[in-house]
Amino acid sequence: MLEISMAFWLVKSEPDVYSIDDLAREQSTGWNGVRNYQARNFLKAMAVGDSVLFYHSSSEVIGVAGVAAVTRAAYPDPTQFDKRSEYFDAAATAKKPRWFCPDIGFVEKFPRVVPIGELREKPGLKAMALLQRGSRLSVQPVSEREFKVIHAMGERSAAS
DNA sequence: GCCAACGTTGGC
DNA sequence: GCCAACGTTGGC
Repeated sequence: MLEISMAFWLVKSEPDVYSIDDLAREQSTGWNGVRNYQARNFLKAMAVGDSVLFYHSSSEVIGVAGVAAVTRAAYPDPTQFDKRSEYFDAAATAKKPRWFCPDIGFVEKFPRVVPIGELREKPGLKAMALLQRGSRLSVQPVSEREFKVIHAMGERSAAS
């Protein structure tokens, strides 16, 4: 079946832990370790081919660093079964996994990180979950329009 | 099932 | 490092 409509997402990562450069080097990675139910549900809703904005949080330059794409739909997150992992979950079983992760692949690194301050200034982005007060969700849907606006901002070398 | 205490996230 | 906001835990 062909993809009828592609969805758009945003994932947060601390670049000290895993950055867009790490993804560029590895080309693909399992987006594991997410331990929040709302975020998990969004991960499960991802389909192969969906576009993903890659956001750098808690870093020198906070903002959107590039684009990834879903390369494999969500499957049970192996780290929940790994006793040595910080993401181990004793309540999860192979029959009843609790946490899921998709694979995402590298698409592009923007020429610059689009800083969150610039996102806040864009009238068209006011409704984004990312920009709401107290928002901490590390996986969230974005609209196609929002995706396109941010993509265009990333490909420009500076604000205008 | 309420809710206070606690831990975490994440911008500043 | 601060702290607001949120999610989770656990006593009752």
